[in-house]
Amino acid sequence: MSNRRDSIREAAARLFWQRGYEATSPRLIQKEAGAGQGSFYHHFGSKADLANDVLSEASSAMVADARSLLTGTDSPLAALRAYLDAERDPALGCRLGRLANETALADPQLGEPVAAYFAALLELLEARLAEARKRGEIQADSDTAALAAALAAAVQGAYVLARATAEPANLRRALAGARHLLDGLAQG
Amino acid sequence: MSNRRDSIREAAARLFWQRGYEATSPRLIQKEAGAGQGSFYHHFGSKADLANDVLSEASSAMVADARSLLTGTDSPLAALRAYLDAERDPALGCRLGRLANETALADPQLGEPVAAYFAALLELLEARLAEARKRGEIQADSDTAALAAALAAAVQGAYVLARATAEPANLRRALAGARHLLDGLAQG
DNA sequence: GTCTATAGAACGATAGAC
DNA sequence: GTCTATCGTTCTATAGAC
Repeated sequence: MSNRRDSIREAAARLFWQRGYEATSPRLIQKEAGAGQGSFYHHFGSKADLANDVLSEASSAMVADARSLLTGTDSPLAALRAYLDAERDPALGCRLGRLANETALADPQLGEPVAAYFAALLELLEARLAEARKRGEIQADSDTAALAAALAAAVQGAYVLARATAEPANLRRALAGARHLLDGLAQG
Repeated sequence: MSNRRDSIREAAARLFWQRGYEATSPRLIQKEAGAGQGSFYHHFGSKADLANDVLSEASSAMVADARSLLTGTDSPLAALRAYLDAERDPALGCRLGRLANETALADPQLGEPVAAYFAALLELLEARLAEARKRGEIQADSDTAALAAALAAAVQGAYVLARATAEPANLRRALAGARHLLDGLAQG
């Protein structure tokens, strides 16, 4: 990394992902970045300012990743399967979804980039589901908004289950189940 | 409530549910319970001890609730639908699942009751799914362990989605989608 | 059993030298 | 821009009177 500002951003991104927002102190970020208090507060007005910066970037990057996965295939159903099958690390969880239960999410500096990611994700999922319905790949009476929410929830819930059971394999197990359910929709 | 011990337990249960474990200080619990520092540490050795007490009770109660919902109907598939359709408050989230991303979950005093609930829930779900498969209510090639994980994840993910989007209606939307997916399995 | 007072460390943020 | 020192607050927990 080129300068202190970037090293602070990168340390913060890593720590917020590993430990969450509230459990990560400015001092820890400084230590990991090899920077002093002065650099931290010179470049960022507050911990929440830094989080807004880091989470906004994560939000954009994750929307781009999802778009790439979900528009990479001609068949909408194949794209949705690919989304469920994408590689995910149960030890880390979702960079944004893991913040869902933090009190600080009420602060728009954190809440806005998180909400923006999920809004964009739901839109992408629903667009592909609507296309699948139009092509007859899934049942004609499918509620695409509800199904999009269910697929997004499947991923987030899989992370929760893996952590809550202390059993990383439950991430893939839950997503395999979701994949199986999606396949059922195609046959109906 | 009859005594200080119970009032502390009840205040802690409510606050851990609303705010999580790490965001809830002993002082706040004491204030809400109308008790002093002395009472708190007389009855409970530490915050983690109190949490173990409260979470163990929540874990047992939630397993009992799930068992009641999932064994209340003769048809296994109807019971699984009833489980997805059960009333849930998006503002509060799951008493145990909301702790999934807290650092303190690594402490067995917190982790054990949480893991015990999800293990029991998965077992209950899988038993009903296996029964449904045997009766021919769902496809014969269904992976019941994966489907059980997917259903548990659907509920947890629905809570996450509702909070992350700041849109309570997404809880029901995601669960309606899950219900729709389950119905697809029955027709396949 | 219950209270108030306080310890000792960590929190987020600011001051001011260089 | 970067540093060290420190502020005022809050954290979990302990001490000791009643």
